[in-house]
Amino acid sequence: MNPFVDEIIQAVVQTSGLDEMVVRELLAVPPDDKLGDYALPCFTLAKQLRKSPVQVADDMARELAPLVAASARLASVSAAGPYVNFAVRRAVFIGHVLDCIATEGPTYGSADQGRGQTVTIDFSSPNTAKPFSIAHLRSTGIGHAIYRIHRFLGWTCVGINHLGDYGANFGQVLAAYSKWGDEERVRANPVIELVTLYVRFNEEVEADPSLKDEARECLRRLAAGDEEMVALWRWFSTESLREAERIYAILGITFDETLGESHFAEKLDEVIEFFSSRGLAEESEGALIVHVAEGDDQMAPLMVRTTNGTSTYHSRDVAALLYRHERYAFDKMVYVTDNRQSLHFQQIFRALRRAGIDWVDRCQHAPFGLMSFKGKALSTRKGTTVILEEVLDQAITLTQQIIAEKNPDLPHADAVARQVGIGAVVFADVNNRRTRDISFALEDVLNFDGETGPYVQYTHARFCSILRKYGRSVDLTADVSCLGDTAEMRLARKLAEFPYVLDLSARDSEPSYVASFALELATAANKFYNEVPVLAGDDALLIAARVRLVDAARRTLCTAMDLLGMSAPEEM
RNA sequence: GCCCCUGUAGUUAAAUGGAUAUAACGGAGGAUUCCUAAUCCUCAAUUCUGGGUUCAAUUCCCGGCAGGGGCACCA
Repeated sequence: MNPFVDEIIQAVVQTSGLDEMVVRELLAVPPDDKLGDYALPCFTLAKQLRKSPVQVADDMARELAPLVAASARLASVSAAGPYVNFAVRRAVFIGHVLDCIATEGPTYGSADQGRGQTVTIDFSSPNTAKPFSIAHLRSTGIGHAIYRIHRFLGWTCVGINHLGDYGANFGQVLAAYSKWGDEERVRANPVIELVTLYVRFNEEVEADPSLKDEARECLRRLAAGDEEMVALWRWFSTESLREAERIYAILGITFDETLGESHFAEKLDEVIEFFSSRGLAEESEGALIVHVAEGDDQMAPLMVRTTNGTSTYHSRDVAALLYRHERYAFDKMVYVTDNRQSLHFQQIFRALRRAGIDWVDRCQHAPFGLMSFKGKALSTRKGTTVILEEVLDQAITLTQQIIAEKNPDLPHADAVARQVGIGAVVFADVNNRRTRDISFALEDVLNFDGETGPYVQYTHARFCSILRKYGRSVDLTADVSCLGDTAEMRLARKLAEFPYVLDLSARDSEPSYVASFALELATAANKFYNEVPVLAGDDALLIAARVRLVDAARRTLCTAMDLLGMSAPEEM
């Protein structure tokens, strides 16, 4: 795939007689680019040859020297302690990278990992009757990025919004509304009023545990098709979804399927039949369960049906999974939910495996850490929450102020402020590795210096600015053999990493790899910007060559941001 | 009690088992007759602990400690 790596491997194989795969495995990148572009550690080889690694490296460098000297791609080989370091011919390397980008255009980096395959991604999935908080951004932002990255790699993607519109806490909202609700007020301000009722319910239930029974009763009536409850349910669901869709519109997110848990509550009988017919369901303490413990572990069983005869989170998710497989015949299914649900998914996957479903191995839980605020967990129930839309508004307002100060003549300032403000919030989220718990700090999200979304966007805008000043169209065939400065090489090397980063990011369902890459690329680009005056001087050939590099970097930054769900303004 | 995740500069984070552990924020100082200073440059500071595997461990394994989460009628 990388002809420079291939050539080094061939040369090493020829001189050492080592296996090609072994060499490929061993080949690494030196920690400092002054040492070279690729490195071969000689420790394993030293053991085989019963010589010191330093000696082996020295010998090998000498033996490789003639091959390297005759090479069109390699510039030098040298031993440095126990390592053999290779340097490539910079101009040739840069030319190769730029040619790839010129040939592939906007699809640069995409390869064909997902060709002919379908992935279903369950993400966002907010709970009805709760405001869209900053914590919901985790599943929404990560899931959306996973979706876009897969689609870019050729997968057919099905984005599923599995609404939490059913279950016990919904019963609580119904009960609270029945007791204290005011139709006028809910109509005027649905989600705020409903969450207020929900919080009140949870306060009062401390003193009066019988409220729990009322909530259960409301849920039972809903399940039984009671007209009043169904009407309320429909009303609350509609209002909540409308709220969520406002957020999705701001973030530019769409789903291919939006179905609530309620939809799958109706399939309880099918799920019972599914497990019963395979002899896996059994009565226990009045409920219907499936044992999933394996070996010595004591994993709790999966509950299919409660004592009251209602469906459970488990049974609804099993129904949803069976339905999705039947409908989409997915090759991969990714659940983007927080890691509190790890056990839940383990139980489901085990139960299905016990039921003889082999495709369950294609399902994965991509968990993410919890978000806390000022050291405390965000809890809708306790009324401690940070509304996402308010954070987005603040970020946009701040951006407007910064633009007014730094670039008052900017055209379309308001539109850019939106792109940058939203980009800052989205990037701050998606830049964290999934599994880490996050302490949400507004001041950090609203700081646009350093490793942030606006930093990446700013870099892109500066490069666009160079191209505007250049005033001509970029000559994608321009000769770049005059390039080779350290700053130019660093930038090109970063660009060359992009396909590899994307491949790994999709495999691990880890968008933060792309975010880190975008930051590294932006850093390399900014150093280049500061060190190399692209348009200065009157060497037209040199300028045309550097413009190609600028254009390639700009495009790749743009693609990376797009995959993360951010806009890439051309001016800011 | 059992299970899952996480312990790295003051803070937030990086490091396919490889060379001197890398950045950013915050702090201090500096760079703009030159393509956008939301940038760049300089300075200080870090692997929780005890073992093990290995030529080599932040990384893998075992024990401990610390934090977060979960463990059938919440989702």
